[in-house]
Amino acid sequence: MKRIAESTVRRLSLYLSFLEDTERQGLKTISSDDLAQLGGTTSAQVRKDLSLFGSFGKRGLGYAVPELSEKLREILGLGKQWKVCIIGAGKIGAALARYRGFAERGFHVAGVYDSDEGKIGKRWESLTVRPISELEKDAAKLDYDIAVVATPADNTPAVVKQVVRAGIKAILNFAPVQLSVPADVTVRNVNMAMELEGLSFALTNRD
Amino acid sequence: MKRIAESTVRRLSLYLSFLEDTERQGLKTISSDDLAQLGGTTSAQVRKDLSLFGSFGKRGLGYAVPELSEKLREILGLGKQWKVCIIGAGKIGAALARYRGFAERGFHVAGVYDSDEGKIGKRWESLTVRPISELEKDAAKLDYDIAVVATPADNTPAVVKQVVRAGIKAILNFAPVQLSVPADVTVRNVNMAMELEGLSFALTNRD
DNA sequence: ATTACTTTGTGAACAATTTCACAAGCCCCG
DNA sequence: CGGGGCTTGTGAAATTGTTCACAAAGTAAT
Repeated sequence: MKRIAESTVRRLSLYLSFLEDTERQGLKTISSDDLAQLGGTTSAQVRKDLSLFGSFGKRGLGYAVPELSEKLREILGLGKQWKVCIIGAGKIGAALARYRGFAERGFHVAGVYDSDEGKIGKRWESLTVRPISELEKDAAKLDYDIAVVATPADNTPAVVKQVVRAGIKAILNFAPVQLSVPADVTVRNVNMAMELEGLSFALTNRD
Repeated sequence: MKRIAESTVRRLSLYLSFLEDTERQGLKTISSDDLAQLGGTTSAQVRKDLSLFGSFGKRGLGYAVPELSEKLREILGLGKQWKVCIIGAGKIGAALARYRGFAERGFHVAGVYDSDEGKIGKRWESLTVRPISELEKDAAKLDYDIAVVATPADNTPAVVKQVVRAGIKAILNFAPVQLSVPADVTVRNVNMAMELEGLSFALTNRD
């Protein structure tokens, strides 16, 4: 299949969340224009995005809400439960472990790891913080799909090496460093400093 | 000045963080190729990005690290202290308020707000959670530059309306909804569900 | 069944961004 | 001071992403 742009995938995610709202409101169909309105884009963009995966709409009528939701969930791979481990039992790791949004969207947090002796053994809800040295062995049993990396900048490269060695192919990175990983590992970065600096830039360079 | 792409600004942020590392290591100069390597891009990209703002390098030699750092800080508007308020005293809000990264990069958290009676009055480090109804009045005194919105999806639109009314022109949005704001207000979204879904997509559609 | 109206799906045009490629500038060394 | 070796800065080309615009296909009403 044709390569899909990251911007497109982000929009699909967005469309899905609007569709789920719409479904809850009991509406049966929605037009590309409605979706565009909700997502701050254009109807042509919506149709182009969807057309990359097939034709799901009915001309003159729009898209059937539950069908399109289902289709998007399928495209995004949200049918299965993904197994997630969190690496780094610091503040961010703790907040993430407690975050309900994961489970709601089918992401099951099945393990927490840290390299700090002091944190190992602590219990977090139903999880116990384990030493990162056990990650590779655990991964063989538990088959983690995604690693959430929330470690201090300086030991992140070492941690990531272990994640890669454990065969995990997707990383959500909260550490403020650029990861270097093999081509078959997908990384998404969440970097608050960068977002704030983007706002700072916008405030500084307004017309 | 020519409009600068968001992708460019993100990279500038990235370059700056590498420059600061490099500076700490005591290196005096760095080439566009070195920077490209660190940031996972190309040397042409680095040079093009920088050339949008002037010519800071020396041919045959590269860029002087401290000078370029300083220049980037200036471009990104990191010279001043930005005043930040956090809206929403829930889990995410709490984690953000405690996050040291803000202060380190010159973002001073000067207030926390919530609409929930039960949370108002609680003390967080040196801050007290205040009712959001006071935001507009406080903003007049304190001159907030940036609002970090970390509220539940359903009352986010109302909250954002108050932020806009308070004259704040930059929003970092953690709520999983699309904000609608006047054109002179800049928004950056941090949406974990979206990032996870992006990874899910990548895992599902690998060749 | 015909007409009027709506909305999709999609090539083609356009715009934005990235990459290429090379002249020009600077350092170093002999 | 001249030549060799680097590295920048930047038009031009290539690529990628977005918007336009319209035929085709559907609905609804008469």
